[in-house]
Amino acid sequence: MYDRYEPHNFEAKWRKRWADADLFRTREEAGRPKFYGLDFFPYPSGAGLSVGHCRNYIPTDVLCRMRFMQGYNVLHPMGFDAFGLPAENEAIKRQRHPEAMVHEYGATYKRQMDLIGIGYDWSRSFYSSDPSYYKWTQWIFKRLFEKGLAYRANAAVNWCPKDKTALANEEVVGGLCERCGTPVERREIPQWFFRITEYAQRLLDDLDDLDWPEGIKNQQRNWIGRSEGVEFEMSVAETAGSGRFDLEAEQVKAEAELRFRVFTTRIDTIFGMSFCVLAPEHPLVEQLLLRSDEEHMAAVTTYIQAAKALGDTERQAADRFKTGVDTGFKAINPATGKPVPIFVADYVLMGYGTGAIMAVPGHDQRDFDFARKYDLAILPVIAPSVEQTDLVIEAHAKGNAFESKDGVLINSGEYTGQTVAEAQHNLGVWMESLGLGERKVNYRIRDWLISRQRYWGCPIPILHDQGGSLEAVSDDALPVELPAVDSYEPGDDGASPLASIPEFLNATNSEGRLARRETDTMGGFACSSWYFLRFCDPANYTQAWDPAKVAYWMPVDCYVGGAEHAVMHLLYARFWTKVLFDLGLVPVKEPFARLQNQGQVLGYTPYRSPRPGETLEFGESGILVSFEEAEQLSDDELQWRWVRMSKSKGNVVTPDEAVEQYGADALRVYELFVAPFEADVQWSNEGMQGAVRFLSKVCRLVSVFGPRFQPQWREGLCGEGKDIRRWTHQTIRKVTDDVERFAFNTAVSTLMIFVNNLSDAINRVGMDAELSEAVESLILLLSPIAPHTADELWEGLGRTGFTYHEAWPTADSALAAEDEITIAVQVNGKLRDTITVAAGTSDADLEAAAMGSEKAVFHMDGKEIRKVVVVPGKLVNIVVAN
RNA sequence: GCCGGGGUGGCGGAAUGGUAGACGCGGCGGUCUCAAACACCGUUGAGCUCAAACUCAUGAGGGUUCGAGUCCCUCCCCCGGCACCA
Repeated sequence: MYDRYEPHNFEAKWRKRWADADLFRTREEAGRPKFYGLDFFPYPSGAGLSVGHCRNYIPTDVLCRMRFMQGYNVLHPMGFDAFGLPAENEAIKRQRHPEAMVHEYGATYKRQMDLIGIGYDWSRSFYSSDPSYYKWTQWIFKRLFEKGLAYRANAAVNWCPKDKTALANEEVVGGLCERCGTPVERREIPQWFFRITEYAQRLLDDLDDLDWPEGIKNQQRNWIGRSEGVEFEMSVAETAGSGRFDLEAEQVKAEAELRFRVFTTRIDTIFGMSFCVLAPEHPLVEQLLLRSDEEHMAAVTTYIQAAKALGDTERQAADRFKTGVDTGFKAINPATGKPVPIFVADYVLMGYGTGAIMAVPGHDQRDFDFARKYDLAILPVIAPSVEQTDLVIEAHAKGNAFESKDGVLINSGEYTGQTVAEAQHNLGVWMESLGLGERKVNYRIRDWLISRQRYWGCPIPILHDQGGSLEAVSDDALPVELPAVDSYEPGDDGASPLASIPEFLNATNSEGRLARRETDTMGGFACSSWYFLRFCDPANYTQAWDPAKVAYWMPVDCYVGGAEHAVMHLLYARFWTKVLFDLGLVPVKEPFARLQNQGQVLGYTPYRSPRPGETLEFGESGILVSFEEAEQLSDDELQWRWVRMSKSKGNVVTPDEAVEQYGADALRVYELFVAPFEADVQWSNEGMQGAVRFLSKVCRLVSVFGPRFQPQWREGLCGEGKDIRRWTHQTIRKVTDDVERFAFNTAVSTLMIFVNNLSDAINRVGMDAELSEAVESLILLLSPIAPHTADELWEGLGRTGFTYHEAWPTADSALAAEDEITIAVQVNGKLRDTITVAAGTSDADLEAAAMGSEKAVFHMDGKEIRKVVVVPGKLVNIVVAN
């Protein structure tokens, strides 16, 4: 047996034995509880894994291994998210076919995951680009299509000119392509969408019951962006501005043909409306232009053209000065019956609400800014109280709208004096009773744009006939396979490369007539929206899954991955699951019962300040330099920073290097121990050395004690050695709890304390049976964390088989209980002494013992005792007069 | 601006309202060694220039409490997300 941790001598041996024994094959035995542990579906990049990725896989593995030892049937699968832009872009760069490439990269991932001892059931693995998988992605697409949840529409979409494809809203960050940082453009192309908006409320409501990090739930809530308000109709009074209409007469004709609807969350401020605004794309604008005089027509036309010429990023920059143009028309404020001017301005977005607003400059900052610029009336209608209007005036004088939701209405006719809440309710009712409008809920979330004008994705199983109507490919003709081609580079014309492949393009529809295949493919997020279902039944050739198997395994009990997918994958997968639930295809409304986000591993990375003439990359605050270059630079030029490990930064430590230098178990221990699971950590060789030291201590302890080890220790227990048994059972309890709550750092630290205590104890006491129990428990508790070492030591003690097959130790609370406790003695809340008493000492005896403390007596200084607080098992606080 | 999450030794971090700083890294002293590295043992919040005792200490300031890192209020700073969404 090794008295030091010598990973090169045994780790590879154990990995081979595990593989030979098919140790991690999913068990589905009746009568056992199930546990489904899952890591985010990785795209296998050519760079391979870094130790940063391991931060995801190791903790899940620890939990899954413990669950198995606790007697669960455990499903712990892994596969590859192979379709999509990252794979295709890399393949183009390397002039390779993506399929061969992703399989090669996937094999590297698998090798590295095996290298660090992750216990995946590889028999269930698949690539999302396998026809046997994407057949069912298409099958689910069809179900959505049949339900009207997948539809094709012409829309102005986010187009990335570098990736040459349309992107979902979720993939655009600050107007830039989330993947490559290129500013996106607006393009009008017919696209496929999933109607996720129809599920907005349920996606919002069901968040409440999920055991997910609050931050992620919040991001989803923000993204869904529910707001309650009133949508109502405004009619246009064709105005004197044109000289062709008589305002008074038109006002009488309130049923004027031209109407538009506005949405507001602040119906209580309607008496303060002093103008309204249409988005430049609003359909009414055209109608108005038809009736406009030349002067206004020219101004509005010019403005709209300018607005369209602006990129989305520029147009939506929040700090931009507001611009707009008066149409010359007026609309009637339904609350006051008075006309207000209609403007066109690009700060109003066509995509939200109705694309038109009532503007209340007194109480909305955007409207306020606009009103000041165009010299429009600013009417105060909300104030802290009817009498107290100076705060509003003051705010306006300082250039701020008074946006408070507290307070009451002023200058608002019969509603004056009502609180904001009252008026919102009453005005909503009033609108509804007159049929002018209704209370309504709006969501910020838009439908999910799923089509991509790229080759490497799951083909959309739709046929277009010559009349332009759409038909789904019949189920028995699935999958629609991607044609094997040599050249698949995207074009700039908004068409998929598949459109230029006649063998793919031309097909016949169900009536035998010529048809054209849909040539867009699905974005990768479609593939990852159901893979967790396929893992339940991955080799099923007749259906996407056996409902009984999905019913057994779902939901995922613990889902682990990075926080960056908060509003993409995690929202999409929830949506698909809900749709499948509604179709009766899965029995759960939510796919992931518990979610954990791991922190990143940061590498120490050299940067230097830009030299004259140099510009910084987007998002960088210095110029990245290589480690070689860094050595040449002076200290004041260099800035070292901790940044996320990535190949492009040159700061990656691979698991191969870490395992070679320190060992797989050391890597596992280090990553678990170095910080809380969700915190970012700074990679440190010293820290790795500490992990090695700990494992060496364990090896030494077991090897020194080995000759005294009693496999049948239960028979040798003599009732003595209570300390040892107490440590053992306290450790079992704490480690089990900590692993369950993802507190791996404290779980490891508990084991360290246990090892320190035992190492000391084996030299001091006999008690071999009690120590044998302790050492055996230690090895089993260590098994999920450092499985190679645990198995090696297990074998070294003469035991056979794998620790994975042993039962997880259970804590006996009677044995774990302390029989002596240290009690803190405080005087006026300050610690003055500690005393040791038997557990279960009565409050009165505790108090008496505390009073007997010399140090306490000294600090009481003979003063009057006002009160004595006794906390059983903890402390006694003596409160004396000052 | 809005919404989250945070601020504890030289560093990573522990602490169900009850002995702040567990555990580890680093440092210091020692053992081993010709020597170094490794390993092992001891020590390590600050102040009071041995110790004991005491005092101070969880971003700042108030408050609640017998007792606050933990709860409440005000403010500062850091990280993440959203952002002209009416």
